Amino acid sequence: MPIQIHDTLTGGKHELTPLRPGQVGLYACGPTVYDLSHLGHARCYVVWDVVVRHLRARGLAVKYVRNFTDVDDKIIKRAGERGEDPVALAARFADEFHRDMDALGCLRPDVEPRVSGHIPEIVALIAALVEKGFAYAPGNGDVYFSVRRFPEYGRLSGRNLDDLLAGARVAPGEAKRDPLDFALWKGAKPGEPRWPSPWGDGRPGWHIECSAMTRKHLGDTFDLHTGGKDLVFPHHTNEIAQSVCACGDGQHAESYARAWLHNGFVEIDDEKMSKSLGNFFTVRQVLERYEAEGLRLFLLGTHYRRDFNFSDTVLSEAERRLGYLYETLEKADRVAAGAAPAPAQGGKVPADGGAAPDGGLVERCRAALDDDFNTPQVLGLLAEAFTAANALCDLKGKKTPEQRERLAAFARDARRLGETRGLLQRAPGETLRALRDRAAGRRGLDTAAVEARLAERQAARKARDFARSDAIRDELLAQGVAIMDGPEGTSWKVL
RNA sequence: GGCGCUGUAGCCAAGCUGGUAAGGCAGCAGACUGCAAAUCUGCCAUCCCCCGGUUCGAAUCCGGGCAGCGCCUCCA
Repeated sequence: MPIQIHDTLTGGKHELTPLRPGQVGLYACGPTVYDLSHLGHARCYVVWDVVVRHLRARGLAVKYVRNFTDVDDKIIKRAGERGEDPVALAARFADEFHRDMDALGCLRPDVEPRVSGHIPEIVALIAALVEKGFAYAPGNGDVYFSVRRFPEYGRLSGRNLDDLLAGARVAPGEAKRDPLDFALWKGAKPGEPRWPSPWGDGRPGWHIECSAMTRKHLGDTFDLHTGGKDLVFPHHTNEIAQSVCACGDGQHAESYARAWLHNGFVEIDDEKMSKSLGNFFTVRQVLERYEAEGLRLFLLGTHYRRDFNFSDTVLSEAERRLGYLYETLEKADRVAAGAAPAPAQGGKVPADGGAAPDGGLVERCRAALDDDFNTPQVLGLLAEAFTAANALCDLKGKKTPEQRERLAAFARDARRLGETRGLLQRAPGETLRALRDRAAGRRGLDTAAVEARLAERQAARKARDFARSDAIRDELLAQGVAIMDGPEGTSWKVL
């Protein structure tokens, strides 16, 4: 079964056919590091992380490149406000970015190039464009790309030049021959970081850095280029123009990246989460309140191309769901090991002694990811397997060796499937305690106080004073604490 | 104005290279429980924004609307 991807360039799904069989070059547009990362970053990098993991699981050798944009107007502005060196400020926030992505369980890319480390490559690329007549230096220190020299300009974003003309504007001091032309190199202004170039001291324009870095690390033509859908225009549109003209065939977008993946937005109340709207949450803020793995599960609950709303409600739902998954895993481990027979419970059980957490699960999940990385579908498939596993665990009586083996297989499959999604890799017991304490914290509950009340209730139960025992339970329940009396004692969790 | 995306049960969300609606949350009933919680079982969209069309057959294809959002300025 081939891997199908939705390609923005063609607007449809098609088979992923690597340029070099068995190998995939993937470039993810990285963050501009001038502040802490927000949920939008979390969303896309978790998604690309799953893409990389899945392609690797399918036997492809993926070279994963993700840049840091560390030379940029916003960085310079922020650094100026703080009296800090721009490159140093960017380096600091790159470290913070790593901390967030590590917490979210994202694998580090194979290469993480920075603009500041690729100035010679950028200058060379611009020089090539000037030499070939695709770019010009009007003498004010800037270099511009001649949009009209590239016949396919705007193809990725479905724009034509006349449409664009209406919205085009030229900033004061620019010397564009055509309002649609864009800067490849910007002449240095006082106080800005600067590097020498044939056109005078200056710094790269916004788009050229990605063209230079993909070329250096993945070659002139490579397989997949990813980013947020807000980058389709102008960033990716301009990247294609530069790269195709400098080192491609000068005609076709495919001679740069062969396919483009774009992710949808994280929204708040149906509006795009963005800094300019001020309606954003940093990853840090969210992780103060929720387990990172819960956030990850939440982010994978919607297909990557779609927008979705962020809310406390849905996020806590995801975290509770994560708790269910780990509880099931813990139970399956325990029963499979033959320890502590499951509580004598359970309703109707199918004639075969419980639906098998079946052998087709792994294959079906793989097929779902093969189809344009359909993570929500995988979660649905997982749900059915977990229900079946629970049913098997809850069967009355001692488990047969076959049943135990089936549960062991389930736990194995679940963990293996989780690995490709970056989920379910932790020890269940410890994770469940962490989830519980998080939830307790959000409710403003004091763990020690709850434990104390629980001890009182145990004493009451021992004395068969059920009235008192129930009163305590109801009181705790009113606070959102659910008590579970089981064969191995009493545990609790936060609803 | 141009381009694009989305519209599926109370809510979240798959399906959309056509064949008679995954999954989750909430809700209801049942099993289990001293009572609960958890877990499991059953129920829960004659219908997929609206109107036409193609077809033996459409949530899925085509045409026309309506609504929301996004890009066209920095942005994942």
